[in-house]
Amino acid sequence: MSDDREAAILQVAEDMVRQGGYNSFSFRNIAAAIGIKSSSVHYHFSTKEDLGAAVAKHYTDKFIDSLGNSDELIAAGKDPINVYVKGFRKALSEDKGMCLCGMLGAEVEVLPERVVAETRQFFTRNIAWLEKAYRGLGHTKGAKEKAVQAVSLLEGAMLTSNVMDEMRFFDMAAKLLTKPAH
Amino acid sequence: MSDDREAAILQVAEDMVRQGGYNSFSFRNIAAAIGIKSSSVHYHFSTKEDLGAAVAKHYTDKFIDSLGNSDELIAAGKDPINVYVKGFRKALSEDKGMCLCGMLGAEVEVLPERVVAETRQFFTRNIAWLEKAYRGLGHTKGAKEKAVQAVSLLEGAMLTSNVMDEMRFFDMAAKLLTKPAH
DNA sequence: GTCTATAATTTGATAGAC
DNA sequence: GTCTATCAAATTATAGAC
Repeated sequence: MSDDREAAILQVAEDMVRQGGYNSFSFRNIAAAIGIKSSSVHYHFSTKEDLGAAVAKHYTDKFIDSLGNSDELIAAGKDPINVYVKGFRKALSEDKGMCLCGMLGAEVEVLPERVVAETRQFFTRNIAWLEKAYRGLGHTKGAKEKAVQAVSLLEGAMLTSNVMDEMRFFDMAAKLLTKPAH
Repeated sequence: MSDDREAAILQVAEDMVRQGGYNSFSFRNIAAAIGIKSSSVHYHFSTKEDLGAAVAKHYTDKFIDSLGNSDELIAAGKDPINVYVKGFRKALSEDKGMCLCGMLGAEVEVLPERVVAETRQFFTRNIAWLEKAYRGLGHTKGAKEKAVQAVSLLEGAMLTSNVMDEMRFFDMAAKLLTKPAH
């Protein structure tokens, strides 16, 4: 039952962080949500830093995996940038709340060391995925710059949409990526 | 000494929220930072919700004021969009930390009612300023959409730059606004 | 693996003296 | 306006029984 428990803990913690940030989840609240006691949560993740870092890593792995391989996407006739935008949109609409690492990224100055490291990994790996995708599309020139623009725009689009509580703000913002000004 | 004190409290609270969010400032920490006791802070702002809302409103007023009038900027031969980008860049470089309302915006789901309302006002007023600026520049067509794109991109650029702890990420992202793809 | 019990700290807020 | 003193609640974390 250990693996299931840890998965449940990670899931509940993710939801809580995405709604209110690192200080918004507690061992007691997580325990209550899955029907155990806080000391049992400590058995699986000994400190809050451990749990926070695990949540961030799990979220990043899951998100990057869901994108797939950009070369294969291109070979299949799909635009990887559209796939990437849909990945963010799905995170905003299906699950509720911010991007987990967008949330943690804002709070970076008060987070424990290893949580910061994992949060940074999300951005590093996303930029790498996008850079490869842009190169695959023939944008050999400013691929890194385009990648930083894309992840920044979509994180900001989630933020604006989260504040205003209307998905259409996300869609309005995302158009800058799919239909650039001319 | 009342007005000075309230200004000092607002300033310290702003710094703390911008580093770690709403749960990252406390009456005791603010009091200690300016050399008084927490009960004295309660004298000026009776509840945390009061103080949080006041901080958000003060920040928004200050930021919008600093932009000036977009029509006058255009008349003076200045590009209001560049002025807007510089406003965000200054907030990131001079003061350290995130945009206050970008931070609060991420946490909106766990914030008290009136803090949410003030945070939303920041976005509403920023989008209105940008929309007017784009119209003034002759973009009568999708001015609202362009406004949402601009504020989203720059909030996201601050976020990415904050996580990676390097200003150049902000500059890379901001180029999407000033030098759009073609 | 999960529990009870508890320690040590921090939190928002209030009462009342000066 | 600021202070001391205090409260009730919540927090991370640990010890030890089962």
